[in-house]
Amino acid sequence: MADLHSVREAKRLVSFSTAPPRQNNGADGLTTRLRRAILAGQYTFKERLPSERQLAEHFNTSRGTVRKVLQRLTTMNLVEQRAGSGTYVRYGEFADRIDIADVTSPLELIDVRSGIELQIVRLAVTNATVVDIEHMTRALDQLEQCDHDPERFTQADSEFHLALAESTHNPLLVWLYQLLNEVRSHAQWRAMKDQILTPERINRYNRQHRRLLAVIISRDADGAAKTIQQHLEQARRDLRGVIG
Amino acid sequence: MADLHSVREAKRLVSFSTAPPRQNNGADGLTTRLRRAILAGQYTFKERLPSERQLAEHFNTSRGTVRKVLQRLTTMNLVEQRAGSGTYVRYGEFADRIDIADVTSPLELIDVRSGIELQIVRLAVTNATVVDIEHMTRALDQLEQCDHDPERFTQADSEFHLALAESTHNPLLVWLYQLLNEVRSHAQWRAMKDQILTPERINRYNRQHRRLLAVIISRDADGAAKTIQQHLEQARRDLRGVIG
DNA sequence: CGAGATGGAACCAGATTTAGACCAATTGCA
DNA sequence: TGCAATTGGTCTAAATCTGGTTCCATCTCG
Repeated sequence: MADLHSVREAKRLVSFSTAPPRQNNGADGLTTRLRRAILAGQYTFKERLPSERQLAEHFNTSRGTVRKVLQRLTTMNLVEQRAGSGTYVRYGEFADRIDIADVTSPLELIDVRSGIELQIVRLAVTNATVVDIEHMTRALDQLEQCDHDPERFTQADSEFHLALAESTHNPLLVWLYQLLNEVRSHAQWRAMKDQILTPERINRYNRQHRRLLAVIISRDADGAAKTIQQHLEQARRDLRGVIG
Repeated sequence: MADLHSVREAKRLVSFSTAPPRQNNGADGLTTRLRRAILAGQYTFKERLPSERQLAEHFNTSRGTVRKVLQRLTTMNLVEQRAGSGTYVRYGEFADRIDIADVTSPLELIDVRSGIELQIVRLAVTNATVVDIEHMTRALDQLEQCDHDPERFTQADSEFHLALAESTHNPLLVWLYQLLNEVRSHAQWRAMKDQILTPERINRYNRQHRRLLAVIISRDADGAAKTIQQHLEQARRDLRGVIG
């Protein structure tokens, strides 16, 4: 608490001292501004933004600079340029994490998880440290203690899988997995959860989890891959059974 | 991690500020002020701060003093100066949770791509329609026409892989791939691109692309998986060659 | 007084921006 | 259909801006 206080204090001191000027022009600044505008949805999907010459005049800069900025946005896949036609926003089809959940079916999610999690266990086998394994073990212990409550099981399950992802020591992979988790926990799926997670299925999942941890500890790459594939295949079957 | 750092830093700053009154105009005082501003996140990671002449005018001091201050900040690794370009903030890479690109190494990205793209080609083999294949073929044709310009190659390459992702008809997978693309095209990597993408390597990549498309057309799942793995393994080797 | 810090100016080399011109593709209108 | 305007694509030369460096006068303080 004292630390929090200090931080706030320090920030207050800074804001009191004469604020150094901030720079917003130039290609860098303009890139940031346009990027933010697009990401914020100020220009919607497939909308044509003003011509390069108009943008140049509006931002009080030259067309060359605008072109440089648009090229960067193009390589970021945020924007698409068509000669003789214009510059079109390419981002925002699934602008929001929430939106993507709406257009994604549970089966499609499993398809994606298959790819990600297979890679996760592969890397976990080679990269997991003793501390990581302790971490996973603890999560798994907790997971096995809630074999009757779907809500808690879901929570503990994502906890375990997150520990698994973290054991790869690849921040990007962890980040992606968290994104997927957000999609997974979207409202659309809540209802389905109770149908799928019968005590019997929870027990089977837990057996698979325990086996997965074992093969990771024994550094058995092929076994780990096989186990996670079986696990997801099981989930896929269960899902199909519920959907019909 | 950023928080720990900031807290400790802030504590130190605060305890300093309660020390005997110090001057705010000299190089020492200015160093402290700018340092605080950067540590407090008033300038974000990789942001360009005002030119030495502007800073001098704003702080009502001389350029020489500003230069001395910036040199200190440089040796503190808070700031980086590029002749002819500007002074850029080097601190705070962990401050922005969104910019995962800043904490991800190219090799880690390849690890993640391996998982995603392997799944992409698997699904592409089973789900790609004739229209999708036409789409990919067109992208590949364009890709092979820019075997000398790294900038254009990168652009066309992500175009091809995007067409590949879209052929899975899995919106979540496409969305994830676009996220990865954004990371890939982040500023940090632009410099590396020119080193890696020699004409020879571009040609080799294109041969692999062509082969990948062929096995997808022939619906050869195992061949497709093998091809994309080789492709990414090649990229990994090339990257290692440049880094190490 | 003297040493060190500061201010101010000039110049350099390289990076970036600017301001054009012209081309090719696309679009809209007559 | 065909013309004309508009758009992005490309290129170039000049201007501007940036940090890197040097020199010297001035100021501060022991």
